[in-house]
Amino acid sequence: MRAAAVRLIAQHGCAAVSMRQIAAEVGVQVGALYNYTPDKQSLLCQLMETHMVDLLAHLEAEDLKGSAPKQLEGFARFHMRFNIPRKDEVFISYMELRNLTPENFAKIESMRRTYEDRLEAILKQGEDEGVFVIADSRITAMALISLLNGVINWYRPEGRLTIQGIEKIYWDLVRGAVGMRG
Amino acid sequence: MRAAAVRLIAQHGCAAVSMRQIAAEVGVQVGALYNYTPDKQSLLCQLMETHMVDLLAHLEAEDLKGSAPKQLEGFARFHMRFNIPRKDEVFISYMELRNLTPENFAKIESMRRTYEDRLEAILKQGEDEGVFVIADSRITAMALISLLNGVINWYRPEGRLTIQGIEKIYWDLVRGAVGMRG
DNA sequence: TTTTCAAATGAACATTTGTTCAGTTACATG
DNA sequence: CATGTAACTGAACAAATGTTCATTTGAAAA
Repeated sequence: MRAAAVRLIAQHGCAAVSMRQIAAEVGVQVGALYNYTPDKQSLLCQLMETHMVDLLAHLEAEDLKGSAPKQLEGFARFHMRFNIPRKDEVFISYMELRNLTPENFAKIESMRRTYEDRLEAILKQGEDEGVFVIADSRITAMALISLLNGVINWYRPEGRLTIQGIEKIYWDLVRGAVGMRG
Repeated sequence: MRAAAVRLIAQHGCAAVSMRQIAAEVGVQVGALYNYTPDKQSLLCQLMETHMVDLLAHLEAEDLKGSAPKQLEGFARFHMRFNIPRKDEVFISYMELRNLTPENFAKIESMRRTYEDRLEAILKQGEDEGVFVIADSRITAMALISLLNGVINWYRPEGRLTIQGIEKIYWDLVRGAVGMRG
């Protein structure tokens, strides 16, 4: 059911998908869904929460350490590897924030903030090491995440590029953006 | 009415905003809206079309020419200057594509494609001139647009940065990303 | 003043929405 | 086989949706 909801919501948007459509996709009647979620809002929030918790857990598992460039490369490659196969979830996590209640929004937003902070910390370390040239670490962190997330707008599994190939291209872009090429 | 629709749709999403809410925002009854749009779908499409036509017209008016780096800087700065004050429209143009009918979608998508192509042409010229280091001009073009668009996720008019300041930061990021710093 | 006409009303319409729940099903446990 | 229980059904609900239209409004044109 979770999977069906993710697919439909990513495709049409949360407000545009009815509980009946989700039920139909699962092959079940509407009422049955309410054995698994108290309401639609909770379902949406849980999808986003699961994704964000998953993201943070996997990032931590990467256990990035060492020089800032090495960590940045690890971060960028992790981001691509993790998010590309989860493009539906990523899309939802960015697009449906506005449909959350204030409390749910705060919960999700703080996790996103944690993720951004991790990247910003790497950028600051790189500044201290004198290997990055960055005007504003906070804005650069958000900009880099936008850059990396761009992939979900065009990536198709059957496309001409492999995930490794894409990872490489984007890592080069990131490397340049922080002034690490010259 | 157009303005009210843009604000509401950007905030809540097209499917989540009813014609009655738009009417209320304008200070009018629902029926009155239908003197200005045949239906909701056309209204949405027209908002997006207006924005894209506007974007392409202003880009052309920039009349970018000269060296690739100069053109790229012009493009990046134009993109920021044009889009930041139109963040609602930009948001809609990216998020509500999926709510368009296939014909409307094709119309909007082809304009977006034109815009991307313009950037890609600059990138290719830079490759020919030997001033850019780019792995894949198509992907780089889309990645750069994602990077630049990232600003609408956090920009607030009352924030600490001026548009000129932001323009500069993002131009530096773009410059680095295409290998132009060293 | 009278006429004209575009624009706004307000009520109505058929659907669809999220959600509930009494009853049925199916299956594992005793 | 009987019993218990978790899951699913199918119908119902009030509310909200997009859209239509006969009627009213208000101001410009005659």
